Amino acid sequence: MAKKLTKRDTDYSKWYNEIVVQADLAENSAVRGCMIIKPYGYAIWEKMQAELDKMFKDTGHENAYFPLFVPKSLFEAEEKNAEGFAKECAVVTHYRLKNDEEQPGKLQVDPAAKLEEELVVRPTSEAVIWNTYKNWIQSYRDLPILINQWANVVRWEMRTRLFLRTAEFLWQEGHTAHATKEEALTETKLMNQVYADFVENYMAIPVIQGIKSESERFAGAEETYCIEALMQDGKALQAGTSHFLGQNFAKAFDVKYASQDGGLEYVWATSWGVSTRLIGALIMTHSDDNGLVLPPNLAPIQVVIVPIYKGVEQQSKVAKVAERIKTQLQVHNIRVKFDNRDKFKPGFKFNEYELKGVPLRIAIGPKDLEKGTLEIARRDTLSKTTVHLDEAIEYIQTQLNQMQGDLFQKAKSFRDTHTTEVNNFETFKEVLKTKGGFILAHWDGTAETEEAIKKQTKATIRCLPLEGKKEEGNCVFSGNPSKQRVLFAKAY
RNA sequence: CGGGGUGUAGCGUAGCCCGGUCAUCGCGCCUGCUUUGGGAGCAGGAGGUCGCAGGUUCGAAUCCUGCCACCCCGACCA
Repeated sequence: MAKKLTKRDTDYSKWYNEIVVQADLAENSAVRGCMIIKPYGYAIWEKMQAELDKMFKDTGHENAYFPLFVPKSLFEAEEKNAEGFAKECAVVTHYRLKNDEEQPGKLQVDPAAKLEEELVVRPTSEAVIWNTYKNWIQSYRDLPILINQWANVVRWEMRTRLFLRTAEFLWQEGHTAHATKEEALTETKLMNQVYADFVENYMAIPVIQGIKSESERFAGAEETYCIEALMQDGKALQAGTSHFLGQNFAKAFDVKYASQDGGLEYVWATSWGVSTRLIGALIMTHSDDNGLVLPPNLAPIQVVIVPIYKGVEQQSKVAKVAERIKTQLQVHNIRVKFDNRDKFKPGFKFNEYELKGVPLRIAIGPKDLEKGTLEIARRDTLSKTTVHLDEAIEYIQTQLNQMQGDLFQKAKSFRDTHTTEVNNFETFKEVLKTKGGFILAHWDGTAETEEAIKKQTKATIRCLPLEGKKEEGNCVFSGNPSKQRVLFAKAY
């Protein structure tokens, strides 16, 4: 069946792809650059959605839905935003097909059905939403508007990669409107914090919160907050962003409100999003050569029970015990699957669930029936323990909790040992080449220096970390004064 | 859009240089028996316009021309 996975003797991207495919998460679609998310992969997304959605609601947000198509005139209203996305837009120009007279049975675009105005398939929804907010906002009493949308967007990228950069992807985008700058800024930071909490607590991926440099900033934003994670191959991945949009969109779409003191003011805006890319982050952070490793908090199946038996009679005896454990676990809100398929041998199932990253595996066989025990194996450590039936539930609960924490700690210590403080450009290049990972170095704050470093090393400024000692120093490239170290890395 | 590469069964591949029992092998799939505590074994079986279209030739997966698709490296980007 599946080929052996190894990230050592083959390149990392191949290893990554094999995990995606073999763990049954997704595959490439016949549509260029698009992805088919398979049931198991989608179940992970649903779990992420559910947890995020809860966090959004807890912070006062509501869900809504806006159109997929953006008339070109709306799209171009906020110039910087339009310019930033212009090169990667899918555009609808016609609304009808007709029979091709020269090739029977084939269709062609009907030239007579050309749209008066082209429709851009949303690469992001600021334009449509702000065009709507214009009608929703008149008074300070209408504010704030705190809305989130779960949707798909299209960005016609040159090169695509399952989960990390697909032409179409699923995401959530929050779009809020506020009366004051302070309130909008607070919202921007709050949502970045929500993302950091989610990614660390549920996905067990440590992140660094920070602010983007001007060149990496979202098109149309005044400030972009982000969370940055480090993958096992030493490359960085932007895991989520939260933008303070200032009054840019309010001005572009003429969204004003009557303030309490009778004035007419432009509204302040934020937007923030995370996407199915997070699944890519999950794979690249925790997986090993046996496949995916899922943190218990997100795993669609937390515990799988594999029966071992000879013959029908033994099978039914084992199944009886297995069913009882399954029910007990369910009572304790543990997501459990009993795999009683007779078509596959236990060894095959062991490997299959390892590939899928199921956190705990219970094996029950005749030996266990005699002794009243279970064999419990942990996916992350691949260790096996024999546990008595009456201690099993408690043991499983403990192990699930512990595994969640262990995965985070493991990823964090990897991240920490792959974060290097660097003080001159020679070392900078050397570290990038040999060790990779995050580099903390001084930067003079200019776009020219940033660009020059990128040209020479392919490393970009991932962010200006929010938490970090504000030590002064000299730019690693130009030698000019710098107020704080910034985070560099090669990125996805 | 520049540079390089590849298209052979569901997937991964051999054969191509040097045309002629070459359509090879592995995985997967189907049937039967034996198996079941780490990806089962044996036996049998199904499955192919060799990317597409021309051309050269008695004869093309193989040589030539054109086209198409995909991959990698740049440019671009979440």
